[in-house]
Amino acid sequence: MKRKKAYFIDAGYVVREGKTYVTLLLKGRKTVKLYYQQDPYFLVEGPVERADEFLNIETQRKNGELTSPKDVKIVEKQVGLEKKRFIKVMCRIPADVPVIRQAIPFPCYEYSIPFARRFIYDMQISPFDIITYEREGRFIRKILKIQSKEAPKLKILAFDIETYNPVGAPREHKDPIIMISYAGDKKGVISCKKSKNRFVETVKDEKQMLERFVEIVKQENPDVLVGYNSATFDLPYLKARSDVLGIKLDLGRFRGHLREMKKGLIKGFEIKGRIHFDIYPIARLFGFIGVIKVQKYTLDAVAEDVLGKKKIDVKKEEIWKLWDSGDIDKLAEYSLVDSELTKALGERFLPLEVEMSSVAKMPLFQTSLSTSGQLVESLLMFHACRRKMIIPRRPAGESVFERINAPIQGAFVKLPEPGIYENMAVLDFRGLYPSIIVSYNIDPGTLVEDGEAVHLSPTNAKFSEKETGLIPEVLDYLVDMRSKIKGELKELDKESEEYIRISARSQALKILSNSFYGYLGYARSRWYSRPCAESVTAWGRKHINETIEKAEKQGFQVLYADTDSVFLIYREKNDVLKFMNDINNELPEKMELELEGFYPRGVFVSKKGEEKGAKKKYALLAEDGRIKIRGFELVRRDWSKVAKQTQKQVLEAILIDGSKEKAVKIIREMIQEISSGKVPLEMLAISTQLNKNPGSYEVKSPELSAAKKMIKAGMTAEKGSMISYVVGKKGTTISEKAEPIELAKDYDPEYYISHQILPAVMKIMKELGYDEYSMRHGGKQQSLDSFF
DNA sequence: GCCGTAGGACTACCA
DNA sequence: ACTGGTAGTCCTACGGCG
Repeated sequence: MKRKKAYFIDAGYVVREGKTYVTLLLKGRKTVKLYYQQDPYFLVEGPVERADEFLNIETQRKNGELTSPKDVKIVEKQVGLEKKRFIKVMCRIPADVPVIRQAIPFPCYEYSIPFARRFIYDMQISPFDIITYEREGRFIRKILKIQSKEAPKLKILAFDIETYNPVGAPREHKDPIIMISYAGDKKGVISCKKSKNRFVETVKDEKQMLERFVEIVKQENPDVLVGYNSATFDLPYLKARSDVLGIKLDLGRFRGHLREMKKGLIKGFEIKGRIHFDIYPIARLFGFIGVIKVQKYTLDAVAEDVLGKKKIDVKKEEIWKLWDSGDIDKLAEYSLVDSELTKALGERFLPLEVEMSSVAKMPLFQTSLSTSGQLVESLLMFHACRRKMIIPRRPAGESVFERINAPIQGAFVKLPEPGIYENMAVLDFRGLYPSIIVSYNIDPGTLVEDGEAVHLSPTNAKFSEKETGLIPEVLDYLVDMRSKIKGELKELDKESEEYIRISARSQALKILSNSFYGYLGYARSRWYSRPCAESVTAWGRKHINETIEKAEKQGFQVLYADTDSVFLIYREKNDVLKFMNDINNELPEKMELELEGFYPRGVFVSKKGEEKGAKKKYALLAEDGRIKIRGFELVRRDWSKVAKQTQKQVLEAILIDGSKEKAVKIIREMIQEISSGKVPLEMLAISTQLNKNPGSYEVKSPELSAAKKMIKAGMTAEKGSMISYVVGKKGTTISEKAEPIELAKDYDPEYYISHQILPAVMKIMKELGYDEYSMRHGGKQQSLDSFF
């Protein structure tokens, strides 16, 4: 028997002659697919001594065939703090698990774990580990050794298709694909029209174009096929056209097949033997967790934000015109740039996804379609398996509903006193919630009714100290690993591959660690625990409030606090450092208060129409001259550029120049400019996302009305669309006046002055003693002592 | 029927 | 389809007034 070594890339399974085999995609000198026989199973909490009787159970598969358990075993598993014996029911094929389980009148566990992932958890392998195995033909007889090493270099090929559709959206059965571009080691465009561009390869017809594309994929033989929105557009379209033209779209390795699938709410398109990597859902997740910040999730917007590069400007409606004109040079270039941008985004996001996959123990393709909650869940399942703990079941529908309807109390936010301040220090708790979970051993399994040596939470929940809980243990490991890695990072050249990989790992660890608290309080979580989640936030509130009290006792003025941060006014920087030290000496070992920064100047504003300060809204001038802005309209995408730009300039005038006169001048000039009617419409557009389909709204709104106008004009506006509209002159209500930017002809100056510019700047100018009238009409400053 | 406003729907932000 | 806390806009329903 041959002994071999290779990177473990992906797992799937096949059923052959009634037996189940895990398929392993392995990357060594060559990339191979090998088989490993393993039976699916689930666990039963029932009469262990009569386990053999389970073998007599006979039940029907979906197709009517009869089946029964293949074998039963007795296994010991931990439940909470005790050990219990379970019956392990071995099945013949994965599809038997749900049917046999339903025939068993006892509580069952671990019956809804995808088989390939079950293999990863049982073998304790991470994606991209190196395994040593004994091979006999196409079969793995034994897996001998598992080593974690850096992930292998994965080869990428990006692609993009263009379709011919003179009306509306392309129709698969009718509208042909006119171009396919790709970018890997080689790049190019395949088309059936001629172009002067060297990179365009001309073929006879659409059928040849598809065949040529398949050929190129085979030649390049990428590990990862990258597209943008390719799971819901390019690949299904390619598949449909192939069917129409009667050819096989053989994009996979080893006669791999294609399959549309769904993971949660996210659609995927599986290419067996390769990893299909759709940038779109990944960009959505990264937007959600704050890795990137974009206005909308188009290739153009994401590429600009992430790479600082834009697409070639060709509108979707123009594609068929360019094609018909016969001169396809520009179109080919456009298509190629799309593939190149997609490739660059793939290269940018792949390292992070690879690390997330390896940390969370979830194959890369599935990782790319996962939410952070699913990744945390996978990681916990892996370690529960290692610790021989029973994996909790997913909650039933009713309990999900109950959980959603009983939210837990969250963080504390201190009300700021509006004003302009100098010499501020911001301190924050590093990884507050993770450090609380670790310090107090918060876990559903360590929760006890009473007993000695317990951590008593402010909500009176008790957590045993006897054994480290699953969640605190895993979290501590992640946090520890991250701090080690951060040390290594300092030694490395920022341009090196090593640095990119390790910083991706650090980021993956951070994302995962920060998701644990949310996961504890997530209604669909397997490890949901109300007392645990409540205790985390309660301890958080306790720590931040105690910090505020102690700061005040030491004579600091505490301006503001939110969740894990405090804003102080100081006289000497040393006082702050000393205070921080004092606090840290009293904190549990894993918790730490850090200096976020010193800020020479900062501004807090009041809530609209009230004297009270506004929370989550402030601007700080850092020592290096940069301005840190939170919550203001200028960081929101649903305000017009004019308003945001004016507000930004006003804040800069006040914080950097310390000149309110300059601020006044900026505002007056902008009001003038708007009144003149000369402001370009794109400066006035307000962008809002539709989170529902246009038909399902209860109330009218400007964005909805604009969306309806778009639909009427033949454009698409649906759930998820970003609607950009300008408030025009025609109509009475704002909704009536709202025109989609694509159709807008004019704008209403009065609206922009009193609904955009003034609300955005008045909350700041009010702190300087100006009122709205004086801003509009050039009156004098009102009372109040001058600040500067 | 008009006016002003409280409250709800909705979005996007902070941590 | 990870959590809760928060500001703010626009619309709508409602009550007071005449």
